[in-house]
Amino acid sequence: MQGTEYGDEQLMKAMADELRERLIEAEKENRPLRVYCGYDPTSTDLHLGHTITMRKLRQFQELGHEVTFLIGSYTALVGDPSDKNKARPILTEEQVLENAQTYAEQAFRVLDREKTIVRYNGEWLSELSLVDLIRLGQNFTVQQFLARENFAKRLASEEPIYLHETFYALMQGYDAVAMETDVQVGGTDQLFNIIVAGRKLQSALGQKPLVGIITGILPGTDGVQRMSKSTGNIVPINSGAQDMYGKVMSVPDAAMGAYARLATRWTPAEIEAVESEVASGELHPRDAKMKLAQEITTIFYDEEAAQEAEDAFKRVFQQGDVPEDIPEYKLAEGQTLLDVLADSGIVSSRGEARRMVQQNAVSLDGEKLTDMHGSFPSPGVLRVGRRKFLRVVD
RNA sequence: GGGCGGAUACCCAAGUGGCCAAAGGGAGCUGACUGUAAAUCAGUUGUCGCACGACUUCGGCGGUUCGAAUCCGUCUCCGCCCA
Repeated sequence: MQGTEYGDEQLMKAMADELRERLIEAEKENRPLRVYCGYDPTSTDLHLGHTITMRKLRQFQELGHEVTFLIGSYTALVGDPSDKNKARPILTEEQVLENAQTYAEQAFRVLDREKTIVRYNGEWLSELSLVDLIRLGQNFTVQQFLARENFAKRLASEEPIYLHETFYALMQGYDAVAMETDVQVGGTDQLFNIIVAGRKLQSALGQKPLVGIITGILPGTDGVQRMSKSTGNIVPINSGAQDMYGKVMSVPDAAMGAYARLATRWTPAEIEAVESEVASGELHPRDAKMKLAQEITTIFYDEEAAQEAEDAFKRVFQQGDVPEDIPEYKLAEGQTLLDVLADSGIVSSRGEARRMVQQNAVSLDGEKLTDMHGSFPSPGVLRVGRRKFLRVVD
């Protein structure tokens, strides 16, 4: 139950009790628990936020339980209205399938490839008939949905709530039924889908209702909003150790606690120790964050890569040096600074290039460049702003 | 189906014939300060142009006008109320 967050003591206790009971029962029957968590392939990349539940799954896996990594190929077609104040754009089937491909592969950074069952919920959701759907709907009232905070909010602000959005919970609930789930893992935003929809449908269809393991939600690199691709605040798990280290370092101090609790292997006691050292001034918050960045990077890569990332970070940001892997650009005859900036794609338009130069944000090998129209001085490392680099070669 | 209100840049939102590339806020970016943190201050945020400027943009299309985000017609979409 470590790292979980129910927001409700009673629910947590009930779930803890039921889990214990279920474990004993499974033991007697000599079978593992069937555990799953679903991921909607709404983008191509998994990020740190996804891994919170994945690491929970991994724990079950290590305890010998049967873990399913469920790809929501069908639920993604509807879009989860949880934690959204507006309806999601509907993805096409092609988009969903494309995204799904990369998901499973990336998941094995956390999950044990040998022990993980990968399934797609289109497998059973596509088989449902209209009558089936109607029957599922008979288990819920409109009031139950309207009571959900996100729907209530939209109702209050006179924003649309589409009928199909209510199907999402039914679909997810049906996943639990189709897989005869014992345990479902999900973030707090999934409380309704898991506890209300999943359990209810299971008992309605004669199954024992699942045990919900509800994890906290990881904030994104802005430290406030939930990590999500559309908010643009993600730490991707597939973009290299240096990137991961740097992204974690850019997280505001205020979010360090959440990251430590949700995304590291540290025990509560260890986390508390670090926090009190920071509070007392013994440990510089920056150094605490570096420990955090190193720990998280180690989980997804290895110790060596994390150390290298840290060294690179120090070199670039603490000593003002140049990173190693930077894009190259071949200088053409007669190009001006503006040409190079715009043509290399390091900025998005000539207008932006002009702005950057005017704002004193462009330098070549450490020398500020101010003449945007003169021909490009010489090959070297071009820096735009704090973190964009380009190696200009002949 | 009927009545009313609405659609403005990344988001929220002002503007209701020229002074509008379009107030304000949020968010982003840049600079200063820093610890690639926070807070703060300053600048900046359609495209092209060195610049005077030109061009595209206020849901779509068509019209009125010297001139439209603003007026008219029509279409699409949304909310509220009634049925």
